Amino acid sequence: MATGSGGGDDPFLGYVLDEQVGFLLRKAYQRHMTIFARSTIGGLTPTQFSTLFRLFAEPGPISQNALGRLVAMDAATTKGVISRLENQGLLTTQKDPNDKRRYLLQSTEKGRALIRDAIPVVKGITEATLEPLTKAERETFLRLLAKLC
Amino acid sequence: MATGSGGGDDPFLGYVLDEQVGFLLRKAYQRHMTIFARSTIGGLTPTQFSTLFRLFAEPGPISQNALGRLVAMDAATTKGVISRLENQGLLTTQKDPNDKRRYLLQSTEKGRALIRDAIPVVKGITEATLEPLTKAERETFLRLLAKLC
DNA sequence: CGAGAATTGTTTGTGTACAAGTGAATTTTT
DNA sequence: AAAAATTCACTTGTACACAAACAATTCTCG
Repeated sequence: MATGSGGGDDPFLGYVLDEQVGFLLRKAYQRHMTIFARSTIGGLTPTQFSTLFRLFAEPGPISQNALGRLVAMDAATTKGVISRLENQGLLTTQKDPNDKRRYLLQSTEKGRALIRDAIPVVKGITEATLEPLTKAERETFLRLLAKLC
Repeated sequence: MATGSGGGDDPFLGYVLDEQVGFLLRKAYQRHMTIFARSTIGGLTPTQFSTLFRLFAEPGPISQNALGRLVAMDAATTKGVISRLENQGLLTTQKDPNDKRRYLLQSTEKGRALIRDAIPVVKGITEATLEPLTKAERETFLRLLAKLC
């Protein structure tokens, strides 16, 4: 006698795509990016905002690759992100006199002003992303999520 | 009396990048992709695997866009993923006689064999991704994560 | 000091991901 | 049945993300 829609053994071997971490992480991040894109912070993407914020938070100048690592980007990705931020006049690059391989990055006043204005907006984005969870659930979720990084 | 490293008001207005959902989701998914890439399932990416698995799980033929929606991809992304799977001989496309706009997709025996072989591997990938969490934490995390999709 | 190792920034190529627009075909509405 | 709206597949352009390779520079260690 056939079982359910297939018959015999479970052809999917108990694998349910919609319950897999990877699939859910991808969908959750997609949803977050959609929320982010709706809010337009001077047209910045999540990655661009994170990068500019990290630079903003740095006490002094920092090299390109070093900044990229602080935002979890590889060197190739960093190159593109920095170029786009520089083209928008949000940061400046200058040769490091002490290490001729390096470019030192610094946020411009325009960049810093954008970050300051953006803080309340990105707080709202975080709130909107976590909206389906209760306050207690949010704490739990963020604590566990941080363990998976 | 100065507070912390700066003095006076908090210049970051209480915004800590490493505690934001978006930033953590991005990093967690990056980590998952790294684990996935290490395991090589016939060279498939997470998205390609999800797409082929969904097609595998479909009872009959399905159109390209419809399959894409089941995997949370837009039409443009779907086009590229399907092309690559087709080039590898993992699925076939044929014109729908009843709707001349549509291409009907079907997994090939090669595609189905790949999925069957891959199931234990992707189960290991899920396990490795969730490894930092206890069994109870995993259930909680997946339940909350699903709410954010 | 000098050879090998490591780091910095860059480029190229591949693979998602989305926006915006196209033309063909189908469905819905009137 | 004709008009309007929708759907399907596709294309172009932009933006991450990683692998792999490269030259220039700096560091390390014998």
